Amino acid sequence: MASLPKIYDPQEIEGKWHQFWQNNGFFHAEATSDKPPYAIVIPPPNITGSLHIGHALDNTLQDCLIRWKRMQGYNVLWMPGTDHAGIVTELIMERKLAEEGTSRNALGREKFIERMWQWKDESAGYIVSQLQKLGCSCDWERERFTLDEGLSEAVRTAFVKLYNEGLIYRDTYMVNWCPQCNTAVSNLEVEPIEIDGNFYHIRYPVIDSDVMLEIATTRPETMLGDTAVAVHPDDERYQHLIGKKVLLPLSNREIPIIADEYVDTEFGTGALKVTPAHDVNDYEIGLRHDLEQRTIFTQDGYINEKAPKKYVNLSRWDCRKKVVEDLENENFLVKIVPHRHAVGHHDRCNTVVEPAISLQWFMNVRPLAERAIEATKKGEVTFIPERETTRFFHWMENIEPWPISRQRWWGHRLPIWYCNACEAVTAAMDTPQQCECGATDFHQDEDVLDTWFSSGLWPFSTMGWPEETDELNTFYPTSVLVTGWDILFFWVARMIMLGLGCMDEVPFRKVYLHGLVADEKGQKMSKSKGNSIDPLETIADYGTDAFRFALANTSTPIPYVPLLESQIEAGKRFTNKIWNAARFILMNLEKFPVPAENAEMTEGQELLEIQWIQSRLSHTIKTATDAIENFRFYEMAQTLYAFLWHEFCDWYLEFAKQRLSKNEPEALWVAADVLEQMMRLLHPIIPFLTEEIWQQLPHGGNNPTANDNASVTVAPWPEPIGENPTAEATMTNIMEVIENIRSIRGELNVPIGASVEVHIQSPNTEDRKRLETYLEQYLPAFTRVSNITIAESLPKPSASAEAVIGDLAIYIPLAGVIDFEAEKARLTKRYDQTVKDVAAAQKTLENPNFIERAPEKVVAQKRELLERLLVEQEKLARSLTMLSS
RNA sequence: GGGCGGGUAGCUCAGGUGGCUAGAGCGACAGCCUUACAAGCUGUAGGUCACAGGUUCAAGUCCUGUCCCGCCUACCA
Repeated sequence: MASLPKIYDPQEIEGKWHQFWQNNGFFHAEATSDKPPYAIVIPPPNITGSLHIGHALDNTLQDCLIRWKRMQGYNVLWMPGTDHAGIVTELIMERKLAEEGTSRNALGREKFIERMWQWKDESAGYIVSQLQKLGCSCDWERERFTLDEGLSEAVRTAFVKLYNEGLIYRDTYMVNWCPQCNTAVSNLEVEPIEIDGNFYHIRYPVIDSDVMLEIATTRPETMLGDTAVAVHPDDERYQHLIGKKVLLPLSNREIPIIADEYVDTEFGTGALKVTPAHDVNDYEIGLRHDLEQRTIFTQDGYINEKAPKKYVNLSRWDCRKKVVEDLENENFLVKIVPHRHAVGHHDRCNTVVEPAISLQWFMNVRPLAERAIEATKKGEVTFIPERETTRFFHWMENIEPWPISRQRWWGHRLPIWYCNACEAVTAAMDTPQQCECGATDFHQDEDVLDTWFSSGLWPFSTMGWPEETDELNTFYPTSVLVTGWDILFFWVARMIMLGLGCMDEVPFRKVYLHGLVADEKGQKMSKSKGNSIDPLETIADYGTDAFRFALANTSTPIPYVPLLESQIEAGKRFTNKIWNAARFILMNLEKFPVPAENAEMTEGQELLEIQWIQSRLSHTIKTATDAIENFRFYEMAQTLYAFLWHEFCDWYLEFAKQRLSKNEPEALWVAADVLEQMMRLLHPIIPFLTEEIWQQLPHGGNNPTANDNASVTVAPWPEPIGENPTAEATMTNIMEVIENIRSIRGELNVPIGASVEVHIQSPNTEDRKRLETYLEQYLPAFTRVSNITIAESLPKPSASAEAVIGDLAIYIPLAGVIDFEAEKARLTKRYDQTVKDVAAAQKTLENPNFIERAPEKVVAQKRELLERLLVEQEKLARSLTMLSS
């Protein structure tokens, strides 16, 4: 220990502790226990490579809660795992395959899945090691994966159950289709992006008339699939045309003019081309009027043979160009008007999605959504921040059927079998033996489930459901879910619904939705934007602890939390500060070891600085605990930071030094005790360094149980022992005096080496007594003084600087050193400020209503303030007059 | 179109139920290698709390309106 380096090197320290914790089983949760349970399931990271900044924040906050509760004596479970993540992971693999010169289709389903599992093994291992590097105290023995055997059984069980309850069904309906991924996707996976497009005004000639009906569209190519033109039934402009037909340009098909209330007479030309196969609204209109659904696109977004020959095999975009060109040539195009509008893109591959009619599996989520709303209203789940509840309700109240089948390979195959003989549909855990028709041959549905289906079961599938396990009994519903607000609908809402559907109970009691990490401009950090901070690089540069501190310290409850490099630096400086405070204490403890018995320590309890620091610590414990209890991580971090740095280091350790110079070790021993408690308080945020220091500090003292604990990880969470307002008030006075003396020295440039005399005039006997007792003890620790005089009344020495604190005056004779102009300026500034403050206080007190209606306490405080200010004002005025003469 | 969040020091942000003279970190300026820490210490400067009204004895905090910024949501072709 003798040679602790001056600069804290996180790389030296952080590496060794994870293994130590792991070997001692501190993170392991008991399936049955007398302790109260506390459980969090990790939002399983996608196996798509490395951890990003969002994971770092999310998991840091979870680890803070978990470590805190563990120290509080709970039976803590943090369930870890990863998510197969369906399409995203497939896309990554497809990119790899392309680099290798092959493709998904070339490999075939079986080989492709094999490659995916290889990838999973690498990626999941890498992610776990990164989480461990971040200090995450998950119960790693329980690690799960959404596609592993147990979870797959849970998925099949849930599916079959919901199918049997009639909530899962197959239907032909209009869905969002991704021509790139060749699959249906849900509304949530479609991201509307504003683009600059055009309004194409096109003339449709009305048959048996010389009238041209003008329509406007943003997607002219879809006119190849038009099967009607619609106008509003009350639109006088078009009344006479309803029931007639138009000749569809380019296709030369006759299509009817129909009347439908959906049409907005104000918008465009008031006439709407109807393409039931390629637009959601047109689809609805088509159903109402029994129109043909003319699909003109292939699944990958090319024109099929339902369109006129010349367009077949063109891409969507080429077709649009060609159609516009032809319309212009044939004089059907009226005009092109620029028009900005939102176009849906697949959030995974960024391709423009195509509304398409398709046979898919759906889940009717409405009944479960209603239960979820009810449960939330009853307080079975609460959202933090509260505003998220509104968003949740709004989504739930307007929820639509969830298309759950994906025409992909990587995922849970639907547990649906079709009879080869009669096509009867069976939902079952395994291949059925025999169909009702007597046949015994079946084929399983080719599709896989939306990846969110399996993650929706995560809180109970990871605990062994559908078996009735001890884990479920002990930990379900879990205590809290921590995740970003951006996946409230994708994931949180579905977990609540599926939890109610499968377990008859919500999956968690609280949902803490934190902000998304952003850069200094408030832009969300993302790899694609290139504004992202890489957690691993950051950890390498600053250390995990510093990084975690910065994350906790910036995590305010706003939607986008900016994380600045400078804040991570601040974190690093803080860890260094802690390191050095510990160094100081440990070095001195070698000279003055803490006595085995506490008896000798009681003697020191009389010391004001000890009473003060213990009171402040007590206050800090209370504030920090309250903060984390309410998910105010930033407040917890800031409270601990401010106390440790600005009270403990800046003041208390200076007091302790002073005592040590007189061979009085009590204050040091208390410093060691305070630091030990601080290590416990900081441990949830700063796990590694606090363990390192805690191991070296004596932790028997006032914490008798700690001797049995081998780690701060399982040391008890500190309890406040009570505050001492008298000691705090006295100390505040002393500090004020010291600060004023420092201020004079600083502003008048008195060299640090120069000793000064301090004359203090104080009319109050009590104050004088206190100052006499403490000032001589403390002052030398903070500034160089040659002599301190304290008296009821004192003449102001000529050529002296002055400070005023209420009725107390401090004079520092500076003959030969003082710059009278500078002193005058200094006092004038203070005087001006005091005059302002006096005026404000007077104004309030002169209002009779204030005296009458404000609480007595507030009035008394104001009076006291004014009194003090008036005294200060008078003193300053007198001194200024003297200076001027 | 609806809804939500934000506008406080040069920058990034705190300021639960209205009440101490509006705070922190970073940055700026000045001075210090004071025997834990120069990744440090000390001091200083810097804010009509977006704007306009209102409620109140009292408003950064509550209400109304306005202006910006951001986000979520919606089928306007």
